[in-house]
Parts: sequence; structure tokens; C-alpha cells
Amino acid sequence: MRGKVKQKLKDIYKKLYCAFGPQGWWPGDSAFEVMVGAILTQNTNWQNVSRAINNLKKDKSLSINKLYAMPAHELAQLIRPVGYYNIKAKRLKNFFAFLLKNYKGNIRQMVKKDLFLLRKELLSVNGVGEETADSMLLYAIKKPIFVVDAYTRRIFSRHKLIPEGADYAQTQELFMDNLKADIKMFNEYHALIVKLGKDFCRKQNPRCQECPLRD
DNA sequence: CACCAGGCAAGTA
DNA sequence: TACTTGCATGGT
Repeated sequence: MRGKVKQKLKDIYKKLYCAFGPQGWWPGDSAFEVMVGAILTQNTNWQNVSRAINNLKKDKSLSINKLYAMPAHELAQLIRPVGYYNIKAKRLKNFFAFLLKNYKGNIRQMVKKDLFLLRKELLSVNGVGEETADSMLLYAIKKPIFVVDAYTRRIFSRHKLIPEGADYAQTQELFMDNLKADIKMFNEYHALIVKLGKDFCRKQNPRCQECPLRD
């Protein structure tokens, strides 16, 4: 019975990968940039995040020391395109404070830490929730953890692999309990789910008929 | 015009 | 515990 689920998850991955190819996530020049992007992208599209990050680069302030020292209202203006810019400026600052206090601002020092201990620490930062924490862990410091988002729950509950209204942990367990902990595959799988969701599963999207998962 | 995008925390009952 | 609401820009 469980074997069927494993096979189904593998098949879906294969179909997505064949249909869309590797997505090459996460765009970013450094682990720090990826982590900043993880907070900026909350409930927003990547194009807007890209603009905000370009603003930070153009201002030569994309470093923890510069950003931590910058007044919140000034940071907020630079990240304006992402929306929710006031609250996200605070969230970034909370995260920087955490990074400075616990790791001397050095992300390399996080890598040694136990995965689930580190996850718990990240979740203690106000503004870092489960998806943001897992995105940081998988995409910034290459830990084997599966990232869940709204698309993941929608698509996999419709395919009856998780119950309707399954929570984050339950959805994550579907993948972590039934797939080998392969960092590269987790990376692509989540990105492919997002790609599928964006292109085929939006409300009012007539392309649903062409969905690669359709039988 | 409506609706959505790679969420999260705080408030309410 | 389980809903609801605020946060806000930019694309379709």
C-alpha cells in the first residue's frame, strides 16, 4: 500500500521533470542572498523579489552588516517592490539579529548544526515560518528537507495523496517519509511543483486541460 | 475591474 | 485549537 504512494510520488516527479526540465533554483549569488530572498518572497512573485534584490545590490548594501545598520524605513524603501515592505524590513532585521547573535553573522557556521535543531532556531525568529525556514535550509545551506507551499497542498490533496486541509507537517511527511532524502531531487521537486502551479493550476487558467499530470 | 503571487503573526472566539 | 485579518506591490 505504502509502495504505491512511493511510486506515485516518483512518477509525478518524473512527469514534471520531463515536462519542464530542471528549474535551477534558487537564483542567488550567495547563501546570504538566498536567505534574504526567502523572506522577501513571502506571498509574492519572484519578479518583484528580483527587483528588490537588485535595489539592494545597486545600493551596495546586500551584506548583513550594512543591512543590520540601516534604518528600517530606509530598508523598507529599497525592498518596496515585494509588497508588505514595512513588515518584511522588520522580519529581515529580526533575522539579521538572530544571525549575528547566534552565528556571528556567519552562515557557514550554521552548516555544522543538526538539521532539526537549526530548523527550530530559525522558526523562533519572528517572521520566519515553516516554508521560509525550510527554503533557507534546502536552498541556502543544502540540507535535505522538503519545502511545502500552498501549491503542494492543493495539488497533492487533489491527487488524494494527503487529506483535504492537511497541515504543513503532514504534507512534508508525505515526501520525507516516501522519498530518499536527496537534496538535488528535493530542490527540483519543489521548484517543479511551483512551476506546475503557476502555469496550470491557477484559478481561471484554461491551460488546466494540458496539465502534464493529467491522465 | 478582479484576482493572484514561491507566508506569517496577531487577534478573536 | 481553529478561523479571520493586516500587510501592499506589480502582473494578467
